[in-house]
Order: sequence, then C-alpha cells, then structure tokens
Amino acid sequence: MSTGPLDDEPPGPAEASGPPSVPRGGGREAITRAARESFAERGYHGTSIRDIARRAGLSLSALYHWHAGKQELLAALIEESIDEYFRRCDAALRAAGDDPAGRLAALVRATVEYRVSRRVESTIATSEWRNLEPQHRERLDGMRAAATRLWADLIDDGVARGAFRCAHPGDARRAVIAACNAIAQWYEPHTHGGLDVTDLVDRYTAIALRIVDCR
Amino acid sequence: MSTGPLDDEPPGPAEASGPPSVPRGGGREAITRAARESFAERGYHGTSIRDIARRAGLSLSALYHWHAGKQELLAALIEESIDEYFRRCDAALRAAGDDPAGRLAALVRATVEYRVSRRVESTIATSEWRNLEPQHRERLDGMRAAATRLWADLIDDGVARGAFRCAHPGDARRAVIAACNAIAQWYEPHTHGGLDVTDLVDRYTAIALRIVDCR
Amino acid sequence: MSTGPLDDEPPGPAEASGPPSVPRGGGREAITRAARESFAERGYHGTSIRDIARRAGLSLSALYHWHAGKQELLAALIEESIDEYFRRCDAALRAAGDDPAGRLAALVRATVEYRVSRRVESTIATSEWRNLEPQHRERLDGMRAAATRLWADLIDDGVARGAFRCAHPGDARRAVIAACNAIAQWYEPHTHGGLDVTDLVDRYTAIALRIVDCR
Amino acid sequence: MSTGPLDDEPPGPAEASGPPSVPRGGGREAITRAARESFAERGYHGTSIRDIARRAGLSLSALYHWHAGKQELLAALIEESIDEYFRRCDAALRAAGDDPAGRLAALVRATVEYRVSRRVESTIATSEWRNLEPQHRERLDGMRAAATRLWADLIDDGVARGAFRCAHPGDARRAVIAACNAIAQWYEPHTHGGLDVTDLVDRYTAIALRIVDCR
DNA sequence: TATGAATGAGAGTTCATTCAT
DNA sequence: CATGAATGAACTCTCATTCAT
Repeated sequence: MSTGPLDDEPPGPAEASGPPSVPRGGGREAITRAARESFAERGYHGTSIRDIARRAGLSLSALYHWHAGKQELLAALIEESIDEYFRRCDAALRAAGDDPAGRLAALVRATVEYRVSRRVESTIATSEWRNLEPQHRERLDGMRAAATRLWADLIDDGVARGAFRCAHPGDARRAVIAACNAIAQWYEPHTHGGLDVTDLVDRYTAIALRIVDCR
Repeated sequence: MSTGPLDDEPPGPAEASGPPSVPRGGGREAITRAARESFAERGYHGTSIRDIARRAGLSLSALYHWHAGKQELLAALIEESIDEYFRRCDAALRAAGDDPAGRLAALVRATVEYRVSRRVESTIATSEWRNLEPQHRERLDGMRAAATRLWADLIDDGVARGAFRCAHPGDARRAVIAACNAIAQWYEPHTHGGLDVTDLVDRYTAIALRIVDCR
Repeated sequence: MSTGPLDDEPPGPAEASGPPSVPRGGGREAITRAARESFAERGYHGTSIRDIARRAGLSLSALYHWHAGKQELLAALIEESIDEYFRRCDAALRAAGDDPAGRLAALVRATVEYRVSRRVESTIATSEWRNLEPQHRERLDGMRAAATRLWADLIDDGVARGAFRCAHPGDARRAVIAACNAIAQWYEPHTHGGLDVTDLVDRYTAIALRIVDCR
Repeated sequence: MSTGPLDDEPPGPAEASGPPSVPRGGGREAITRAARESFAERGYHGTSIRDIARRAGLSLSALYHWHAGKQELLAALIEESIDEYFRRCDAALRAAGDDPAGRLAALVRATVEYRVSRRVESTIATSEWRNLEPQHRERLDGMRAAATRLWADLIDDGVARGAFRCAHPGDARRAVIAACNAIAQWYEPHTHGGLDVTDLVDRYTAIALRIVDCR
C-alpha cells in the first residue's frame, strides 16, 4: 500500500513469495505468521489459504485444524494488532505526566514505534478493514473508535488548557495520525538504517507539536 | 480503506453492490465507471469482472470488447487518476507566484480538492498499486515519483530560501502529503456538508505551513 | 432405495457410472438428464457435480452456466417430477366418470404408469426430499400435500357414498399409495418384460379396490 | 424419506443437529446410537463421521478406536436392524398356529411393531442400502432375501390351501410389505398418540387380509 | 457491436482416515 | 482407552478469459 500518486518511494516490488519461513513454533503460530505476511504483501483477497499453508510449511487441512477459516484468521490478526497498539499507548501514557505536550509526545512515540516495529503487519488493519465480515467488523470498530478517542481527548484537553492553539483540533488530530501511520509505508530498516527509531520519534513529535500549534 | 487502529470514523459499510449506475455514455465509459466504483469499494481482487459488467449494465463480452482485461482496466484507471492529479497541480502552480508559501498552498489546494472531488476513486491508486503487473507498475512508478518531486522541490526550495525552517524537509513533505491524502478516507460530503472545500483547503494549508514551520 | 429388510429383489447393483449419455440436446437438457440419473443412482449427497458434468459430457463450469447450483438442480428435478405426476392424475381423472371405483382406478392407473415410466427418476422425490433446503422444501411441500388430497378426497367420497367400506380411510389411502409407489423399486422392464404395464395397472387396481373394501 | 409426490404428511424438518445424546453406556454403544440417529436423519453421505463423534460426545479418534470406519458402522447398523426384524418374525410365527390367516397376521404384527418401535432407524436399511460396499452388500442381500421368502412362502401356502384367493401372490406380498413399511414414514408417536400400536396392528392386519383376499 | 456458451484453473472448505503419544 | 495433530483427496462454486456467431 502506498499513498497514491503523491506518495513517496514505492514499497518494494510486492516480494511475491518469500521463502517459506520455517515453521518453527508449532502449527498455530506458524499459520498466524504466514497469514500475517501474506495478507500484508498481497492483501486479503489476493492471498489464498493455500498460499498461507504453503508458507507455513503445513498442509491445507492443518490450517483448518487450527483456525476456523480465512476470515477468522484476518479478524484475529487485526484484533491482535490493535491490542498491541493499545498496550503501547497505555504504557506510554502511564509513563507520561500531566502536561499536554508530554502526553502528545507519548502517544506519538507509541504510534511511531508501533508502526516501525510492526511495519508490515500493521498495514493489514489499515487496508483490509473492509474485508471484515459484519460480525467481526462491529466488534473491531469499537476498538478503533477507542483508539481515536485517546487522541481526541488528549488534543481537546491541550486546547482547553491553552497548551495547543490549533483552531481545528479534529483536523489536527487526523493530520498527526495520518503522518505517523504513513511511516509504515515508506520506512525501510535497510534503506533508512542510519535513522534510528528514537530520531524518528523526535522528528514526528516535533511535527505533531507544530500541527497542534503548541506554545 | 481506513488508516488502522488509530483512525477516524470508519468509511461507510462497504456498500456491497450499489445500484447498477445507468450506462449513460455508451459502453466504454460505462465500464470504466463501473470498474472505478467496484475497485474502490471492494478492491481489485475483491471485484470480479462480472461485478463490473453487471454494474455497467452490459454483458461480460461487451466488457472484453471495450477493454483488454481486468488488469488493463486497473492500470488505465490509476493512470487516469494520476493524470488528473497532475493537471490539477500544474494549473495550481501556474496560478501561484514565486513565493514558497504561496506555492505550497497551491499544491495543498490541488491535493485537497483532488482528494475530495475524487474521494472514492482516488484511493484506488493508493491501495491497488501492488496489484499492478510489472509492465504497468514500472510506467506508473515514474509518474508517482514525478508527483513526489513536485513536493520535494518546492519544500527544498522554501527551506533554501529561508521561508521554511523545518529541520527535516523529507519528513515534513511526507507528513503534509499523508495528511492531505487521508482526507479521502474520512471526508463524507453528507456528514461534513457544512464544511465546504474552500474551508478544508484553508485548514490544511494552515496545517501544512505549520508542518514546514513557515516563518 | 429398497424397502428394507423385508423387501423384494434388490435394485441392480447401483450401476456405478453408466456410459456418459451423449449430450444430444444441448447443455441445459443434458445436465438435467445427467443429474436425474446420478441423483437416482447415488443420491444427492452421493453425487458430485463433477459426476453430473462428466456424465453430461460438459465441463464443470458449463453446469454453472446453465444452473444455479446443485441444490437448484435437485429442486428443479423434483418439481418437474411432481408436475408430471399431477398432469397424469388430472388427465386420468378427467377421463374417468363420477363412479368412486372408476375414479380410484384412474388414480391407480396414473400412479402406476408414472412409477413405471419414470421408474428411476421418480424415486428422487421420494428419497431426496430431506435434502431440499427450506425455501424449496416449503414450496414443494404444498404440492405434495395437494397430491395427497387428491387421494384422500376421492376415498372419503367413496366411503361417504357407501361404495367403499373400509373402516379407516386414511390407512387405506396410505396403503394403496405405498403399494403403487413401491413398484418403482422392484419393477424392471428387462426382468418383468412379460408383464406389461396394462397388466400391472389391472393388478394394482384390483388390490386397491380390495384395500378400500369396494362393494 | 417420504414416498414422493403422492405421500402423506412430511417427515419433520430434518432436525439438523439434535442435542448430543448423553453417552450413557460407554463408547461403543454411544457411537452406534449416534450413527443410527445421524444416518437416519441425514443419510449416509449426508452424515460426516465428525457429526457422529460430536453427537456421541466423543473424540474422532475414539470413534476409530471402537469402529473400523464409516462404512462398517453402516453395515453393522443395517445388520443389527435386520437381525432384530428376524427375531420379531420368528417369535411371532412361533406363537402363531398353522392357519394361514393367523400366520399372516403374525408377520404383519411383527412388521408393524418393528416399524413403529424402530421408526427412525429402520429406514436406514431402506434408504442406505445402495451405499453398502459390495462385500457388505452381498452378505446382507442374503438376509433380505430370506426375509422376503418368509412372506412369500406364507402367502403361497395360503393360496395353495385356498385360504387366500388373490390372483397374483407376488404383487399381494409386495403390496402388504410396502404398506407396512410405509408406517415408519408417517407414524409419529406425538401426533398419532391416540392410536396405539395394537390398533395399528389390527388395521394393517385387516388390510393385509383384504389384499391377499382372505376368505 | 454485442452476445451466450463454454472452459481450465483455482477459490475456500470439508471429508474420512491415520498415527504418535 | 483416548487424544490432538496432521493429511490428501474431494467437495461446491467462482474466477478471468475465449470464441463462434
């Protein structure tokens, strides 16, 4: 997934079929990993469960022994992904003080680190959301809304306390989030090796603070 | 397409199969429109060429009479989309003066207007890029790089002339672009009707200027 | 289908896969015929749609070009079968007079002829009814009830008019019908060639009249 | 299983998955019972061995511990069913005298009672016979022929001694058997509760005697 | 121009069965 | 006695595409 005509460097050539990652770690885990990689590379509909089984080094039926089906695999992956994001946010916010700028910095850090460390998988939630069947979508929609609220409350608070002076907090929020999320699409450990994650966090914290017009 | 766990309002419920838009405008055009809508709603792999034909109100064979196949349909759609974006950028930049802030504002305006007016279709380029076969991808990669360069040159110039003071122009560029692109994912004419496009342009211009730290 | 431990001669050894009857008569018809034969021989679940396609001399996809699926094939076959039975009954009853014995004889004749002429297929309705999905089942249940009523009304009338003296018309009806239906399970043109259908009709008419205790 | 377009009340709605009958009586027995119910409800091919294990409240492997496979399960069930029928016939005939009418009545009673008491399972032999593999089929065909002979000999003897005056003993026999067998398809303890089995036996004995034209 | 018929490949899923433990 | 893990074959059905008309 790129961000369209106006995007940055293209994300490597689809990497059609990486070497079947050795199934170390038993059935369930191997399948989850294979699905994560395949969904990320080729998308939900572009991935066949035969691809997944092959990549996991297991038979087609073994996949069904461990998972209920392709759709559940997707839902589980996304849920797990959101869960981790929440854990990171919680931890970062708990470590932060009461100061709005500090709290915003904490959320930016959590997000940037999440997008970098889960660069590939984290985009699944982004691009495959529409392929969730209603039952799963409803449940996960709630989690997503909660994540959005984390940001919204924080920024609204900063505005209320006069720390942030942006005129349109909603747009500021969306801009900050979009900027952080996009990292997963262009950042490549190999290419941007010189740029370590703490630098990246600092840069995006600065950008975020400017977007909300802090000070 | 959403932007993941940290996203905004979810983009309407997939709208499984819209009414077969009346094929006004003859075969070729009707098919293109149908493909655009279907690809945008369900993705490339999630769309069958029967879906497209049905939506266009034509037979399967008619589709093949007008187009070479599904892949060519996708490539044509994306190319057309980028073309339009370029046209908008060119026009906006021609109308702008020499001042970096004004030029940045022009590009933001072109982008915001493009993302709003082509809200649905413009996301095809974003999310279906990976489904382009090598031949098409190579050609279009070039166009995308050119679009990126438009922004990069402009921002670099602003920095060089002291108008922009951001320390990391590349990140600023990516942040601005990501913020503008994301509009297509949350903006809904119905819901945000009160907010007209000129307002939106103003807001994002302000955000962009803060991101590059103008003045 | 036999009638169990207490049945008659077994119905030839399943005739696993007859020669693929030449598909004379175009796609739709060839498939219908093949499905009829396969369902009759091996049952609904025992028949794969590949069996059907192969027997029809067509590809798997051609089958789906002509029919919506396996279930619809079954429903159509059964419906057609019931339709024909009704046509035979109507014709026979119209040709009969007002006399209860004559009317019963007419219905017996229609049924025996139907079971003999459609020996193989007519058992599909019998044994595959439970495999109809609710939508089809509901519709067809109505038709079946109507067929039952044909018999019930006729016998009740005979009893009311003193022509039949059986004490339990319902049981008489079920016995007559069961006896006639069973013909499809043991009658084999080859083996019972000497016994032509008119003889059979006479014999079962006599049995039916004794069952209702006529005179 | 119904008897087709001309049948009686439909046999309850398939009862997709009854509650897993508590496995009282240990593994082997629980599995047999579960298989009996499943085969009766959904047919041999319509039943998966997982269905059986689930219904028996046991694991898949437990099933294979106790039984050789699906086919053997079917064959065993049918054999057991025929065995019981024979036992009933023997007992009834032993209790009867030498008089043809009495002997016929005895066989009718055995059959009606068998069909009523084993209403559900007894239809398995009827409808799943064709799914027996040759080895089992051959053996069981012999048993079935023996059952038929019981009836045939009895009726032929009645005719020879002038007790029965039907012109076509074979057809009379098939009609009587068919009528008795059909009971399993329409008799429902709940619905026909008022009608107890002895009444039913009396009614069908009367019908049988009329069919063979006794006296 | 436009169509309906046909196809081979592949989709997701379930099957009966095996085997080490 | 009983289990959970695993498999290969087969299942129904949909795919993108072709071609004679």
